Amino acid sequence: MVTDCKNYDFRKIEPFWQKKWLEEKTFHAENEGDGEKYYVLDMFPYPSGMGLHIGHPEGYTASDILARYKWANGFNVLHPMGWDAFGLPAEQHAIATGQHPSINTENNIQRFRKQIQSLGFAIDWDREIDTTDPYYYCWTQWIFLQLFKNGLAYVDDKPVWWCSELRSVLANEEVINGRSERGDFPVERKNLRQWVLRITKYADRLLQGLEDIDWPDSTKRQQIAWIGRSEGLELDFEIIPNGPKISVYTTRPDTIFGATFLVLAPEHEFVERVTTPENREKIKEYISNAKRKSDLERTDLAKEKSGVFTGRFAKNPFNGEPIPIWIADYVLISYGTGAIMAVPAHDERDFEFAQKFNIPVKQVIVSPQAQFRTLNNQNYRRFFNDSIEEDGSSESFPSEVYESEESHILPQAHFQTLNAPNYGKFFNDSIEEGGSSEPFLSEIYENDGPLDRDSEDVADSLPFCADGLLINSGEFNGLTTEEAKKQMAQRAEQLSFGKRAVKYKLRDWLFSRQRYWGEPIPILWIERSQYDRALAEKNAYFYDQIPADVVSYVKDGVEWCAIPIREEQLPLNLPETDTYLPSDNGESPLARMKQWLNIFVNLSTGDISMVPQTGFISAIRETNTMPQWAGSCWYYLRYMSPNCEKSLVDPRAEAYWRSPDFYIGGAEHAVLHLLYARFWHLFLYDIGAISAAQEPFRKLFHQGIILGSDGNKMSKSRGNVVNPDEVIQQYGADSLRLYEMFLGPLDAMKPWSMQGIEGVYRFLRRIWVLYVDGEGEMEEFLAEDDAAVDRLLHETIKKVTEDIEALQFNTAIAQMMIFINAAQKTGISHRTAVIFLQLLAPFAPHIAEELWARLGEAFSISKAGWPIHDASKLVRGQVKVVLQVNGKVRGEILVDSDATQEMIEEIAWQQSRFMGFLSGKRIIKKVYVPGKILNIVVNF
RNA sequence: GCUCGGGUGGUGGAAUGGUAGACACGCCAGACUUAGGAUCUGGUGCCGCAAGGCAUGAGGGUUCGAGUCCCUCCUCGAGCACCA
Repeated sequence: MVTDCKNYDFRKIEPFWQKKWLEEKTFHAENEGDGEKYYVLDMFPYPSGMGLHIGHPEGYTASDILARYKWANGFNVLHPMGWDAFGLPAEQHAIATGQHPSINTENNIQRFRKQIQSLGFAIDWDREIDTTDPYYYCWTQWIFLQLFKNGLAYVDDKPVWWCSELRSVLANEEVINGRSERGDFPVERKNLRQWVLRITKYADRLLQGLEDIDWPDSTKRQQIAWIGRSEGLELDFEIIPNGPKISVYTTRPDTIFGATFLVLAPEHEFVERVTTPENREKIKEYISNAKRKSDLERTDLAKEKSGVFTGRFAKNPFNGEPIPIWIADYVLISYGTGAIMAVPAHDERDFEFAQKFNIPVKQVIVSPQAQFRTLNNQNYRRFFNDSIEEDGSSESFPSEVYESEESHILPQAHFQTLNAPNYGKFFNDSIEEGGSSEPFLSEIYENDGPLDRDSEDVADSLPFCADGLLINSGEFNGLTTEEAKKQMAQRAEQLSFGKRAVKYKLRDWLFSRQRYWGEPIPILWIERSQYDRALAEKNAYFYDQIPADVVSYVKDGVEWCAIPIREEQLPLNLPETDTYLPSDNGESPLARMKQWLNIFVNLSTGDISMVPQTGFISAIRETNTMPQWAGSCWYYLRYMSPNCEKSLVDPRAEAYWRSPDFYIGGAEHAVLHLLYARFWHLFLYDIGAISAAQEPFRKLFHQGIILGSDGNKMSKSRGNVVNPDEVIQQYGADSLRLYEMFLGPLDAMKPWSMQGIEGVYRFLRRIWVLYVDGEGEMEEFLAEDDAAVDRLLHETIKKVTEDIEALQFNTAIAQMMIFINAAQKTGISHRTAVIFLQLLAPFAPHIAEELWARLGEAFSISKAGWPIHDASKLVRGQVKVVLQVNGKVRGEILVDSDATQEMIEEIAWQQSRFMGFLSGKRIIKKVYVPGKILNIVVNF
């Protein structure tokens, strides 16, 4: 059954097949199967009121091509779609209209579903999920309870980012340069009680896990930077005389002999104690100034350092030297120990500070290249000979730094560019066994003057922050940075004035939001005395559901303790209300709903009552909700068994699908979603909720952004927004899909062009005309293909297959265009017509399915197998060999593909034009690249 | 400032160290047409009548041969930004 179109009427063809795929559940995946499984995942969309953006189909088409390609290859493919539907816009709509956000959300989902379906994706719609569906967020809440139970969710009263515009707190990751990621509103620091997830406990595993997953480098780098692991030393500096010890953290203990002052953050606990009476006033003022500055100002004013001297000194544990203690706000209380040893010679910030306050700068590290940098041709050889021992070894250049694998170029070029890790290699490579140095021609070794290694010429410019060799560092002199770090750590630990330490930039994840439209946190608060009593009597229903350390906070002199809602009571539904606006004091709208808020709980059963009852005590509900990231942290698991009622994922389904084989989505989620989801996945793995894989996304890809035709980001205000519905109406879904893939490399930023889409539309129409005549009847196909077309077909099979595997869809489409251009001229056989459609189907499934059916083939082309190229058909009888003289093209000849170099030369000598370039010249060399190039090198 | 990733015709973009510009858009010419913003055919990097020369951000280097490898600089984009 096909449509009745005579021409390429995509408006009929596309809905026809979309309906059929839906009705027949063509792309339904079973949780078992004969074929190998393949799980293709798109980052699910937030169903905004704006409808589908033209950028959405880019990633979705890419994943759809893969899905259909894998179906054709006999895989059991899971390609699902769902909705990340909690979020701010729906809530703001609710605030504005007074209408429950679920209504608006549902409308948006309907629209998105319809739009996505109109693109003909091979999606299993039976597995559609919605994060705002209580049957879904039930399990989001369940995961939270497990985090709570395992001590990974706790409340904290530390300063958090507060955005008064959004009336909500934000996670560190959601704050960019002192403004909210969403909406770009200003944020400020505020002390609020908040739920926090202990993601820092997973810092090391989140780092290690990156090593063997196939992700874009930039995304890996971003996560590595965000986790910010550093190894260093915590060192004790004793306050003189006999004061307490200030612990500082440093990653550069090798520079400690250059420490000329010590800095405490203004919030450091020792500030009071170290300040001498005459400095007290000054310090007080400085601290209150620092406090007034927002974090934004503190970082914004980074150019100009500020600080005050405390009047006191501390003793350098390595050399006993007294160094002044300063207070300065360029040191952050939130990292390390909140105190640093400052080494101005080897740290830019310390240098800047020292310059401003006239503190001595003492160089203790020299760069080996400092000497190279200034050596001229006459001197460098001398320098070498002076440095190299008789046995060829080189004292100043320890072999440890001989690491990289570069080959050498010109000696001089090397000097300009060698960095510390490479210079040793250069030496070792250059020096012969006898101590001589071949690459350094003796002609340039002329100057007999003494080599002045101490002259100012060779000095490093300060601050010098790279690795190097130690000077002015007592017994550590001459060591490399690397070796010195080791030895100094050992020394510090032996004499117990320091210890090795690992620090992270990653902070715990601020997990609560003061919003209505989010998952309620399934926690109750009861008074400490009740909590303790229930535990002592061992009848608490939550006995084995709470962390080892009580989670509590104190308000108005009462300590409240967190207990979980019984798992069987999940989902904890959002209570109905008609006021969605958060209060401006940092409380969620839920806090206003007194009836819902104040309840009674039976501590032995976990039962909840709205009214007082015997055996029930009063409790308060947690009123914060979860951030939008919560639902997207585990949705890929829910797709595996979307209706499972017993657990978040059916263990059998999870064991079968394991984790997505391919994940595609925007690069804007590089740290947020992708870090949070990895954290939850590791946790779920640890508690045995899942078992198949420790990393959720083994292969990740970011599609690029599609810009407006003016090269700018699409935006309403610029008026360069392209509406996918209109494009589909005008050119069809196949054209849209094809065009977005043809635009350029998948990961590149590309400007949209309405003229460009005409090209792929013509391509599809030419295909139609090749198959169908003006009456809607199939064309008469050739009995046999032209040999060249046959070869081209096999080249096309090969190219399209390889390009799909490599995600190079633009060149795959170009190859299909080449094929059609040729086929149009000669005509094709029925067999070839069938094969070409199979190649086309993942890209333009509607027209392919239609023509497939018209050829009399069985539904559906997407399951009809994938053609394999015949290598023997690719062999050409004759090949073109390009003739070059000194690398310039001077002709070409057609020869048998098995021709030898001699035979080719013989033919070449007969080419008059070519010979013209050779006459009167002496042939120095002949370079023959088999079947491609004959290059004759001549002299004049 | 630091770290990455780019820079190729009028445009989007192709090119395992081996004929730079595939494919497409646009443009030019022609055909069919009452008509063409439909379709088809041919042409199209720049200079030059041609022979030929010049061309992948600029400059240098390695190589028989460089868009591709190395160095310096310019420039655009992304990320990070007092994390000691």
